[in-house]
Formats: sequence, C-alpha cells, structure tokens
Amino acid sequence: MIDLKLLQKDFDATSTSLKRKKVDSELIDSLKNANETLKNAKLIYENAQAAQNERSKLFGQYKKEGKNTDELKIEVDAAKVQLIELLETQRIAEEALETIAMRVPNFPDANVPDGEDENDNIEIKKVLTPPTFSFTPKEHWELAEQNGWIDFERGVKLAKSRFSVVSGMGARLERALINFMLDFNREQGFMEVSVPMLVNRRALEGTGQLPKFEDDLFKVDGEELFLIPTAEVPLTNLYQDEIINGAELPIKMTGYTSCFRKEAGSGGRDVRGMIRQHQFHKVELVSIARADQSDAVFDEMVTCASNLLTALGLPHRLVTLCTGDLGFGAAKTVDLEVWLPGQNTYREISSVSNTRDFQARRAKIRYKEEGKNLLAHTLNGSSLAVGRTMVAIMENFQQEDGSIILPTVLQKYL
RNA sequence: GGACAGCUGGCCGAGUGGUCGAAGGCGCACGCCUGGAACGCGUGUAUAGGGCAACCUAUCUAGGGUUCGAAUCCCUAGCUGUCCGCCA
Repeated sequence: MIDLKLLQKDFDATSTSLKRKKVDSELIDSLKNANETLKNAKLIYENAQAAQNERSKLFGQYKKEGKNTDELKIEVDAAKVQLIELLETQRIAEEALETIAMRVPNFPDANVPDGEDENDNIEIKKVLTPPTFSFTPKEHWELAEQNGWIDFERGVKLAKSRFSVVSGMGARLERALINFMLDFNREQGFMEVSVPMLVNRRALEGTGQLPKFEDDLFKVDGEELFLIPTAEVPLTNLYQDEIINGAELPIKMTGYTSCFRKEAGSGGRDVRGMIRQHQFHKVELVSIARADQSDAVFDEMVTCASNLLTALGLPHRLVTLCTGDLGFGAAKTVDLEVWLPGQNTYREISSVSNTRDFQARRAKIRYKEEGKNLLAHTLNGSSLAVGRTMVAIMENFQQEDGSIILPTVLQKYL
C-alpha cells in the first residue's frame, strides 16, 4: 500500500508518480477523497466519544456519591444513539478507503524509465555470448521429447493442459538444479528456508497478489487457502506483523517451492513446451532490509542471480523494466533474460524487484531503530525459475544429434 | 475430526463491572555509587491515529453482544496446550 500521508501532503507529486504507472487520475482522486472523508469521520466520532467517556465517568462518580443519575442517564442514552450512527459512518468510510487503497499499485522509483510495455525496457548489459551452431538449433520441446525428459501428454492426462511430467535424466536435472541453486545462494549469504505452499488470504494481501489478482490464483475448495504463485508470498510474510531489531537486518533468505498460477489472460502464449506452466519449480530470494540498505541488497540479489546463470554457462542479459512493465508492488525491477537459441531470442528467467515499503505497509513488517518503529523494505527475486533454466540448458547445450551436454557445475549433483 | 483448558505489555505475571493502558517482577535505557565493574539506589520504559501543544481516541488474540461504563460478563472465530481418533 502506498503512503496515504504522502498523498495528502503532496498530492501533485504523488499522483504524477502514480500516473507513470498507468493509474488513472479518477482512481487517484477517489483515493484522496476517501482518505479525507475518513479523517473527518474519525475526528467527529472521536470528539463525540470523548464527551461520552466524560459522561460515563460522571455516572460512576454520581453512583459513588449517592446522587440521582436519572437525568444523566437520559443524556447518555441519547448521545449513545448518535455515537452508533457516527461509528457506522466511520466504518463505511474505512471500508471505502481500504477497497481503493489495496488496489492502488506502488510508486515507481524516480529513476525508472518511462514506457508503455516490455518494448520500452532498457538493457543494462549482456553477459556471455550466445553460442553459434553449425546446424539449425531445435526448440526445447523437441529436445525434451527426443531425450525422454518431458512428457507433455501425460501431464495433461493427470491434470489438464499446461501440466507436464518430467522423468529420467530430466527429473534428475531438475533436482540437481534446485540443489545447486540453493547451495549457491547459501554461499552468497542467503539462509535456506522451507515454507508452506498453501497460504491464507492475509499473506497474499501482504505481498499484493490480493485483492486485485484473485483470478490468477488456485484456491483450495472449502478453505481460505490458496496455492502460492511464488515463494515470495510465504517468505516475505514470515515477518508479517513483526518488529525486527534493526541490527538484525538485512535478513536474506532463499527457498525452493513449487509455484502455481492460473495464467489467466496469458491467452495462447507459450502453450507449447514448459515456458508457461500452471505448476513450476522455482528457487526464490527474499530480503527484508532497512531503508538505507535496500538498494545495496537489490544489487546483491541481481548479481547473485546473474552469477548463477554465468556459473551454468548460460548467456543472458539484464534489463531494467520501464514504468509500464513494472509489477503491481514493484518500485523497481531488473529482469534477467536468458538466451534461447531455439527461439532465437532472450526470454525472462528471473525478475528481481524492490517493493520499498509497499508490502511492509500491508503486511506490517517493521524494524526498530533508535527506539522508533520503521517500515522495512522488502525485496524479492527468482533465482531461478527451474523449468526455464532446463529449457535454456537444453537449447544452449544441444548437439547436432539432439543430445545435451550438461554444465560441469551440476556434475556433483547428478 | 471429538472433548476439555488457556490466550493480558519485549518476557513472566496480577487483575471478575467504574479513575485500569493495566500492580509486581524480569529485561532494557539513563543517572548516582565505584579506580573500573558487580551489588545497591533512583528515574524512565507499549503501539497506532489526530493536534504546534496541552491533550484526545483506539488497542488486554480477533469479531460481535450485554451495559451509562468491559481486560473483567455472554456468543462466535482463530491460535496454543492436553487427552482421544486418524495418519506420512
């Protein structure tokens, strides 16, 4: 959630910033109005309540002194009727504000480039040179089937489309990658954490998936539980409602989970292969940091993910997302895109975001510094999407006969 | 899944209808004492919102109810514990 005080204090600057993220001005106006309406309602109610508290104290005093309370009772009863109305007015104002505020995205950082969509993202740098082939490189689904690694049909049989089965060397590679990534991240100072893959509504509101994106989530029937779309949700919410000692920050975590996404609205994109599945594996990085640390931690996370790709020998590039491509909660995002020879293009394999205090305000993640409680900064990044890493390995290291040479760093995990 | 018990500040714990945001202790901070420390003594020590401030409002797991007034009484939910059932 954005800082509503900021909106109140400097409306022009905040609304300009939100407009960069394609928020329409009507929504911003209604947010401001809802906030003011609530403030007024509160003020009126609190004054009335103070008067009522005063009368109630008098009541106790009269009783003690043996005075007659009949007249006071009439007064107090009348005031109570009014109080109930005022409270109801306040409650409605609260709900109205909440409904709007929870659907307003985060401010982009000032230095994030303006833009409409992914075409306006800005490349930071390329790492490693894409390989050249003496033959026409195949796409991963062809290689996967030829090697017996992935069975797309049987996945559909068991669940539905966009599910697959990985077996044999494919399954071992998947497991090796997960272990390799976790070890790699641990060596970079990220503590391994194993978390629930089902979470409640509160957690998803904390990180910003709810209330706006419920259609993207799988929900457990008859329970207020959802399958996580990313480990970012449980990892970040570990510190929900907590006040952390400032000296303990930054907290840097890594965790492996399956992720589940409905991919509603993705239309017919990437229907073939394992680029876009309803269930996929991912190793995630999440950090909780002090405000003054978050930029440095962000860079560490980007470097960590990039070094992982480099260690695997995978050519990739780093891209700064423009305002139009930025996610709901992100103030700033760097995507890592891996080279896919079969598709002859770079495709997203990791996304590292700094949400500043946006998630912390929703999830009430705070830290104590010099006696004051301050909102923490939360950051998340994939490191990496396992399925897409397998795709990249297949396509980059394929031989003319369709066999695949696996990265040497994975040897000890296979 | 069933039965019972509990949930109070950073922690422990008192409090069964009125001046209780909450005794006492521990912890922590500062001061005195000391060559320095321990001990001892003193003072302070929740959060959020509003206001320049005095101060006001809210919060004793959450939501609802009774009452002029609720930490305290009633209902519901969540969580924790114990026993039973089931189970990797």
